[in-house]
Amino acid sequence: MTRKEQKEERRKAILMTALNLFVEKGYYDTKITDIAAAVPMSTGLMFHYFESKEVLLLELVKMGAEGTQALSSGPAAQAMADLPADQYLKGFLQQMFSFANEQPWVFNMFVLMGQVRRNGMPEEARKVAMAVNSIDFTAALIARGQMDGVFRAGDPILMSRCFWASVQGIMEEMAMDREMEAPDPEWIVSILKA
Amino acid sequence: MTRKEQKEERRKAILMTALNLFVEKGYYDTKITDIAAAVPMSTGLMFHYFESKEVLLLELVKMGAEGTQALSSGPAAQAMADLPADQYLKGFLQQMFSFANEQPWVFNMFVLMGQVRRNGMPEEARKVAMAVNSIDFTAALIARGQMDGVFRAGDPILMSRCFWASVQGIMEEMAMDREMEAPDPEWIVSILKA
DNA sequence: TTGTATATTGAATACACATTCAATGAATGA
DNA sequence: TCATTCATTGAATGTGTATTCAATATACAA
Repeated sequence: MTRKEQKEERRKAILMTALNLFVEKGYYDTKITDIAAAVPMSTGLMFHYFESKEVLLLELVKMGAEGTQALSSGPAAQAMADLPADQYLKGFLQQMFSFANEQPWVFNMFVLMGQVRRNGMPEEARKVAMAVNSIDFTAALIARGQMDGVFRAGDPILMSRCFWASVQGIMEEMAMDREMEAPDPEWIVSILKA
Repeated sequence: MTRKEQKEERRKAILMTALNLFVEKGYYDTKITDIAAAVPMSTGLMFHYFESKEVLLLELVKMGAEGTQALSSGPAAQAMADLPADQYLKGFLQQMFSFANEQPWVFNMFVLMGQVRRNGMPEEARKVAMAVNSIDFTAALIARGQMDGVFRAGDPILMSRCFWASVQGIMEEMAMDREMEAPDPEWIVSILKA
C-alpha cells in the first residue's frame, strides 16, 4: 500500500470517527482531542490530515451531499424509473432503509445533514448542505402520480417537501434509537396517496 | 407594575430573544453578547436575570416541555377526546398548525426541542427534552383506531413514533421557511390510515 | 429626605480549546 | 549507508467568549 493510500485510509477513519462523535455529542461539544483520542491519534496529528475542525465538517457534508445525489440518481434509482410513481417511491425508501441498515453511518449522515441545515453551523458547510435538493425531482414524480390518479391532489412542491420532511424526521428517529424497526415504506408514501 | 412583575417581563423578553437566536444561529453560535445586544441590554445584566447561558437554555426547554404537555392534554385536546381516532389526530394537527401560525415562537420551540434532543447540548437540557413523551398517549389512540378499523395494522408504538417523527420533520421544515404553507393534516394522518 | 435594595454598565478575568510548533521517529529511495 | 521526506507527538500559544466585579444610577420604603 502506497503512502498516499495509507493517508487516504487514515483520513477516512478520521472522518467516520468524527461523524460518529458529531452526531452523538454534537459538533461543538466534540473537541478535536475527543476525535483524536477516538481514532486514536495525537491531537497535533489531526492537523496533518485536516487543516481545521471546520474543514473536517465540510468534507463530511460534501460526502453527504454526494451520497444524496447518488441515492436519487444512481443505478438503483434508474432501474425503477418507469414504475408507477408510488411504486417508485416505495422501492426507493425500501432501498434506503436496507442500505442504511447495512451501513449505519448513513443514519448518522442524515442526522448530520439535518443539523447542518437547521442549526447554526459553519457557513460553508451550511451552504453545501442546503444545495442538496431532492424536492424538485420528487415533485415532478408526484405530479406524474397525480396524472395517473395514484396520488392525491395538492401542490406537488408542498407535497414533496412534506414527504422529505417526514423521511428526514423518521431517519433521525431511527438514528437516535438503532433498535427501532424501519417503518413500512407504504406508511410514508401514504402521505401522498389518493 | 411591581418590581417582581417587571423582572418577570424582562426574563420573558430575554427568553424569547434567546429562542429566536438559538434557532436562527444555533445555541453555540449565539453569544451571550448577541442576546444582550438583541434584547437590548448590557452583557453583565444578563447574569442578573439568568445565572448562565446553560440555565437560560434549560428554562426554554422546560417551557417547551410544558407546552407539549399542555398541547396534548389541555382543554382543546379534551374537547375532542371522544371523536374517532383519526378525526382526533386531524383536529389536533389542525389546532397545532393554526396555533403556531399565530404564535410563531411555537415553531422555534419545536426546532429547539428537536435540536436539544438530538444534538449534543448541555446534559441537563437534554434530559428534560427527552422526558417529554407524546408517543405512548398517541400509541393508545392508534390502538383504539385499529380496533375501530380506521387505522392500518402495525405496532402502535412504532406507528406513533413515525407519526411524531413526521410531524417533527414537517414543523422543522416550516420553521425554516415561514412562507411554507401548512400541509393538510389529512396527509399526515394518512400514515396511519387503513 | 435618607437609606437600602435593585438595576445597570462595561471593562477585567479566567478558562477552555483550536491551532501551532519544535523535536523525534519511521519509512523510502539513491 | 545516508539523506530526505513524511508521520507523529505533546506541550506551548493565542483567541474567543462566558462570567465576574467594582462602580454608578435608579427606584422604593420609612
